[in-house]
Amino acid sequence: MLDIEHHRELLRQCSIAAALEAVGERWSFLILRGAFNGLHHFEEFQSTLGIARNILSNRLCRLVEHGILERVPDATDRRKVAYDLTEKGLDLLPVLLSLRQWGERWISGRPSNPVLVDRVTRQPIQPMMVRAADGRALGRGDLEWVDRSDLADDAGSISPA
Amino acid sequence: MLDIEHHRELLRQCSIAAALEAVGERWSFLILRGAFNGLHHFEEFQSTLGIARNILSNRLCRLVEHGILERVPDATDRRKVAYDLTEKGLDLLPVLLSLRQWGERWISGRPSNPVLVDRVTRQPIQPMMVRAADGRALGRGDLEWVDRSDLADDAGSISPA
DNA sequence: CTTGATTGGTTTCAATCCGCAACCGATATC
DNA sequence: GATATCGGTTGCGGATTGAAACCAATCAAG
Repeated sequence: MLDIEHHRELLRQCSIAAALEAVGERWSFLILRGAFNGLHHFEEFQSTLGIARNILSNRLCRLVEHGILERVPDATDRRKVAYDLTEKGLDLLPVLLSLRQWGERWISGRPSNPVLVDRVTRQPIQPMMVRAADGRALGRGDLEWVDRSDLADDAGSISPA
Repeated sequence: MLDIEHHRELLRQCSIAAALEAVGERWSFLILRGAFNGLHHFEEFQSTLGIARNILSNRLCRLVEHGILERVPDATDRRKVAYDLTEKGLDLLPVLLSLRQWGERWISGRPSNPVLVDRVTRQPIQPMMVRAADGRALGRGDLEWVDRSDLADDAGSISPA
């Protein structure tokens, strides 16, 4: 019992584990996908995703607790509740897009719908990719894991926020 | 804006669900994170992640079935089996990095270790971000979902892929 | 005001999944 | 030959999930 909690505490030190603690459950990503595509209400999520109502209820609560969704009662119809993405939730977009593009490339084999476009040019966005500080796209052979303490902190290098 | 009736159909075509079918289970991402950080053997995954042996066995099998990991018997020691990332698995790096960066920013609040650097400059990589076709970084207000059929195929559109 | 529909849940119960510990077969090492 | 290592499997109890029924509050119609 204590071991489980203790272990979860240790895992929290890894950012991926910490992130998964918030959004790693079975339906969470799909709920977020729905939210990014304009769903707001319980019934919308339930009918479009086909998720069991109790699970949906539980997941929405958890996403709200984690500050990823915000529960907004409707002022004009007090039966209705809107679930809106917060800043924290909206910032998951790169995760969702990376996952989606991977699925397109390696599983479904075709582009998904709808498409995310640059509002100005109406052109689809680029595939998500790893880039060097100067903006060059980096392939697999260009990358290396190093310990933080071994970082070559050149003059003027400031760690990102 | 897209209407709700449309969403129902569109959400089914999204490949996020397909991707989650392969990597959406509880430990899959953490196993992959281990693999990206140089783990190869059953015992390594088990001891560093603290995952139950039967679950680890099951997840490794599933990742192999999905072509994300490859099971490679060791030629010099026939007890050992290496689990190596395939091309398909390696291509999940943007997903892992996006998730990690989100966790750093919104949960753990501090940079993780180790750090992925450009092998040449030894500088850490950029945060993953959404970019326009011409390379501009796009913020939230610059983006819009559109139906594939409504894509602005500029004049001179040559049979799109 | 009464009736019925809508919204957002909760309850109940069976099936599944997970974590833990113990065990096991095939090797390698001493 | 004895022992350790590696990569699993098995059995068990508790947690999680899914399907369906039920429910309270609110709104809309008559």
